[in-house]
Amino acid sequence: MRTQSKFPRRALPRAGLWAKHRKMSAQEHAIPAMQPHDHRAYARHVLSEADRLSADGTVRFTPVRRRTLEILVENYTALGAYEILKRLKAEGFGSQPPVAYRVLDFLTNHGFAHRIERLNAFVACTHPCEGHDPAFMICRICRTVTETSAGPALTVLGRSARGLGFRIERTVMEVVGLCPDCSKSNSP
Amino acid sequence: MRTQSKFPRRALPRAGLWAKHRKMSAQEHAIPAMQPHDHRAYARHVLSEADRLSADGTVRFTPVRRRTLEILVENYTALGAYEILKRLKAEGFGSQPPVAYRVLDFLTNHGFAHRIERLNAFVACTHPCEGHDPAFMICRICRTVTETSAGPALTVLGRSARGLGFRIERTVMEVVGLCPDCSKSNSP
DNA sequence: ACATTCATGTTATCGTATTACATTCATGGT
DNA sequence: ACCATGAATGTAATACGATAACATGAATGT
Repeated sequence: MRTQSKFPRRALPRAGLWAKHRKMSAQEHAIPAMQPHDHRAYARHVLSEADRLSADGTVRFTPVRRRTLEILVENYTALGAYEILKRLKAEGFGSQPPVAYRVLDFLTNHGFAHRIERLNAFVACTHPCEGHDPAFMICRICRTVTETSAGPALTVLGRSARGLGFRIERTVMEVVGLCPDCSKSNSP
Repeated sequence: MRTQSKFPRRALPRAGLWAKHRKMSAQEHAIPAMQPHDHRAYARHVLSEADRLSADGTVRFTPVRRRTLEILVENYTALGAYEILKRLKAEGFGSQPPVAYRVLDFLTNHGFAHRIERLNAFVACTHPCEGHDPAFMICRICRTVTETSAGPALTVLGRSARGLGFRIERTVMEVVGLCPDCSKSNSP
């Protein structure tokens, strides 16, 4: 059950619009489109990884942090900071924006989550703790975000950067388009 | 003349912070770091290209649109919508956000400007009207943005996307790091 | 001259992110 | 045990980014 965009003038409605859009229709019905996998098993894996690092003192996983990671892991789609904040608030955590932003800073800095620039939103990392250069595929219809490796593409881009004397520190590689499912249902 | 970031807690301060930072120090002193070139000549080229297309009726370059393109072309750094709005307002154009956003929509849709997702800001296109997939190198210190081609890297990424059944419609390829100049002055 | 369309303008509002500062809580040193 | 310290959490206030909705004006074709 997918919904057509209501905003024909933009090729790709921006985040704010998607937020509204989502409220009405998409999120709960989104199907893990790409890389079909056992999501519960994956979720357990990510969280246990976090617990392990927490136990051996590598990082400090406090309740908010741990819970936020759970929230992200439960979702296929990227969640905005305020969306996350809303849920945290409902569970008795702080209710002001910095609460969410701080946690998200922590999670992204430690590689447990990624920020999707194009959406001003966040997703759980699929391969926690394996230093990697992620690339993301964002379905513009169901908003599913799939993480893959930017590796090879980055190698190529890096060559060109070196040629210009530019020193790469961080990569933002995000493609927007249609996931397999939405691709089928929206253009025969 | 470069300034150290004042926000040590973040690896890369976000756009809002940069805006303030810029006000105080960077912008006017930024040197066209990468791809040294005759900026005036480049500016003339871009604008004449716009005028040509305007003349033969391909696109409608009204005063605000033309002026906004000029503003973008004059800058090495990405400008936020409100920054542009401020300047337009000062010159007698409308003073409300939609003024800027509409013009920027026009310019980006017609390939005269690009949006930098990472900065929530805009730059003039360096190669107007040559259908291309741009990649951007953003200096995190002087905020200079250099456009290069994502071509080869995109080819590689596209292969991986096809493998997953994902249909790419738009690419966001932005790397953050140090331009040659800032690289020299900030880490010997 | 008139209708249609595109462009510009305004007000109001929403969504995203940060600053600044107060409070609590774990931790290690004495 | 005690307290000093720094990290983590909490709040209020505000800045920055983007859109919706609607009114007005200029250009175009018939």
